[in-house]
Amino acid sequence: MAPDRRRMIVEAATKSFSLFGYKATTMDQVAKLANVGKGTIYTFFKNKEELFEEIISSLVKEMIAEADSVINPELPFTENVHRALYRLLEFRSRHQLMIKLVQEEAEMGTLAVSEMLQHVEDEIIGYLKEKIETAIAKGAIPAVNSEITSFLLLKMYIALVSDWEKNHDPLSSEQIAEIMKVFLLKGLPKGT
Amino acid sequence: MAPDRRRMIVEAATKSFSLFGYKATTMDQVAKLANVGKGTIYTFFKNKEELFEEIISSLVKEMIAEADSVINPELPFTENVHRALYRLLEFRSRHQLMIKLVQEEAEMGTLAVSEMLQHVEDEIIGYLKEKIETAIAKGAIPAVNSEITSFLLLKMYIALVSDWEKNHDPLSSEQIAEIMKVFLLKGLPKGT
DNA sequence: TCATTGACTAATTTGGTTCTACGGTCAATT
DNA sequence: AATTGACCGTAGAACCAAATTAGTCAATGA
Repeated sequence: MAPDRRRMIVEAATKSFSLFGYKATTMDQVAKLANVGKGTIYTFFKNKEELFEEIISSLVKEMIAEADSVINPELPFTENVHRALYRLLEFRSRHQLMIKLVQEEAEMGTLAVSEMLQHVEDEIIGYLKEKIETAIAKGAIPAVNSEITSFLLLKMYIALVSDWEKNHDPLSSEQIAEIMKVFLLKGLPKGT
Repeated sequence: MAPDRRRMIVEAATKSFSLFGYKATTMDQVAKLANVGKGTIYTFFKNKEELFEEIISSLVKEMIAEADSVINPELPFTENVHRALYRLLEFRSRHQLMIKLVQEEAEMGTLAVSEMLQHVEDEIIGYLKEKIETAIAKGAIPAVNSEITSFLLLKMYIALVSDWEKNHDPLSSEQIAEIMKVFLLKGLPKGT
């Protein structure tokens, strides 16, 4: 016995956050689920928020791995952007913890949750930014401002994948790819 | 005397909504500001919300007129899109009533206010959609889905003008025009 | 000796109640 | 007929006691 207590705690907390959200998860609950005394949690984590941070950190790593897995260096840059972003947003909208956190932010506005989701967004933008800078260095795309461009790309995807659904039928992956191709690849004007 | 009571009421309500927001404006307050009995308001408007609707309706008309005023048929389509959208968002971000309503939605989530702002957004998208369809008919741009495209264009502008400011220094008009040009005009890939 | 524990505390949240002030009505007034 | 403001029912603000929670630390035992 004496299995890795730290791991037990993180697993229990992840399960509880996913099921009940951040606020509704109590430290007593986590301790019980993890089969440790409550004090033990505080030997590994300064407080509830730090425990949360560690879990989100893993989540981000998972997301980046997901995105990387669909990137294919032989494909054109814009195709990879689309694949990576689409995978990231799909992950976000299917992952139980993410669903719960987005929901909690919307209906309770928990501060710690808002901060974490902002952090996740920043990480995604950072990831994109890196890819864009590589593409610029390779001469694949013009020397745009990588920070603003990645920010805008993410916003465009969220608009198409999430915002659109609030008032319309969801768009298929193909439709989204089609729209993005117009903007990313060709620009609007015909001929010129 | 006996000046247009209806006009007095609308003016008083507009002033009060702009100053205090929708919820914090009471019908007693509007009546006092307009120098009429409260009952009089209800001879012109079914209820508070209908009074609000009339005011928002005028606001939208004002916005459309603003946008039209900067459109120049001799300029290329994308330039006009940029000018119109920029003017619309500038109007939105300078107009006292709009500022107050956006603020009220963010910090109090007043339902009637959310609905009105959604309505304003729909009107703007409708306006854009019309312009896009004309451009398609003229062969100036490819036959994209005008609904989705106008939706996405608006979201891109809001991202650059408003969302960006939440975590960064505001972008200048020139910077925004520059970014949009990349997406609207050329698309990202260099050479192809 | 030192990791682990859970009873404990201060702080926050909840749930139940009261009461204020609001939107809307309508009999009285002009 | 048009206008008014006193009046009504009620949504939600304000209040408070009770319950719950995050975090601590003296006691425990391996």
